Amino acid sequence: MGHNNMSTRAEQLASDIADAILAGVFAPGARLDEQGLADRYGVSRTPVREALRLLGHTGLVEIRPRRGATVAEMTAERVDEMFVAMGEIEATCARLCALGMTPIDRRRLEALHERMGQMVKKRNEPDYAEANIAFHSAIYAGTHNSLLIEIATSLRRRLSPFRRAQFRAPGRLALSHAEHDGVVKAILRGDAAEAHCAMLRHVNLVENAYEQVSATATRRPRRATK
Amino acid sequence: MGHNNMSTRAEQLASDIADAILAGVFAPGARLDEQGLADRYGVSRTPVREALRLLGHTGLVEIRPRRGATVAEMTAERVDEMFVAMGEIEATCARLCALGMTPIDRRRLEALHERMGQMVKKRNEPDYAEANIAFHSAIYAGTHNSLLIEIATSLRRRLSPFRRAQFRAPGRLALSHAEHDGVVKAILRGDAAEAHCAMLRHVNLVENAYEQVSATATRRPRRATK
DNA sequence: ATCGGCGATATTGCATACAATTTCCCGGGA
DNA sequence: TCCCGGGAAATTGTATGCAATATCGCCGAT
Repeated sequence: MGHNNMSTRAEQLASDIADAILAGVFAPGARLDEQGLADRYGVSRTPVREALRLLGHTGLVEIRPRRGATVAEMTAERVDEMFVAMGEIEATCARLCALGMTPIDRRRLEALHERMGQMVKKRNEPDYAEANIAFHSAIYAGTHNSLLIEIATSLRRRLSPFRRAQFRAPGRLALSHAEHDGVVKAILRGDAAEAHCAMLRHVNLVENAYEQVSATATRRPRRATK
Repeated sequence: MGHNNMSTRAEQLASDIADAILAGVFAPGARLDEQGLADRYGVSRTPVREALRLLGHTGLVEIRPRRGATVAEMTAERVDEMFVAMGEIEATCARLCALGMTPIDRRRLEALHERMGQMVKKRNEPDYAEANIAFHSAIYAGTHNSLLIEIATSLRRRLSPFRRAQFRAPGRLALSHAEHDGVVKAILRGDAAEAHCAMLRHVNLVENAYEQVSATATRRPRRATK
């Protein structure tokens, strides 16, 4: 998943263990005992401990003092909550973009949006998926608020396992771009309220299109957020 | 600062070191070497390391791999960013309260707000300050979103050192309550947009009333957010 | 005099050993 | 049968020792 430095063994381990969890090697709720992981990865307990703490902060594992670490159980309710929070954060970012994006920011966002339009015409799903990440990152960056950028980026990573197959359905590509269009237009014209609203609609639709990976309970429809 | 369990030495240390930093024992930018802290607090390097990682996640110290830990330098810009983020998060919480608070939640919020009105009449600043925390916590809880609750609570803790002397000025108590009134009324009537807006105004005023503790550069006025 | 390489020193990262706490199992009693 | 207490085993928390890397100062060259 390599966006990390991997400079220390603990970080490598954290990444490896995270991959293993997402790959289903360690089931949700499973106990992660330090010695076992140390043996498995051929290191001592010390870096394993650090890795587990790191993962504890990302929410992937739950750590209770003196009672060990377990793979965090992602209930449907919990995933719901994360999507709601993500939506609100992204909407907030869009709002701040409308209020404070520099002219350069705006031109870049517009150019990216334009390019994504071409991809839609060519039905180029892989490139669009990649550009989509860049698009949302640009919205985060447009806030010029490193804390919000950090929160949004981290949340996005945490939710990535639940975002499979977004653009596979036939009309999804064009629909996504149309929603983006509403967001971009509102931002460019400095309409904070509409930017917020448009982004919220966008991410809620994304959410409704997701399918859960873990075999937990089926989801019920959520209330509309106005 | 005791909201922690203090069950392990690392947690105690994290709390102690945090207090020391906030008390100015360790100046911003100062190096925090593990052995030195271990000697100082009479423990070994291991729990010190864990404590430093914990503090790294709260933002109080900066950790660079193989290059040690230093007390995070809180520039005026950084504090600004944190207040902006806090404002947006709280406004979002208020919005979600307006949309999804249960009748019980609403009654409790109203009752608390009412009690705070009494405190204003009696000029009871200490109780009001305490109730104010409960008020904002109630807004977080009203989202019924544990992730947002966690984010908001953690941010509030991080900002607490920069929130000294909020209610000392003569009119502040009544003013705060009046702003709360706008928020509460909007929430109770289910007006999401107005709840968002009112809360944003409220926290922005709080921000403008803060005085920075660390002796960094003087602040400039920030742009209006609408 | 300044800059750049090189070696000593200090500090972090990792491994191992020990202590403290929890967990689990088993036996006894109601 | 179920509940409860006690003790052994397992696991986490802490201390210490060793290895790897960064930092700092010295010396020589330009």
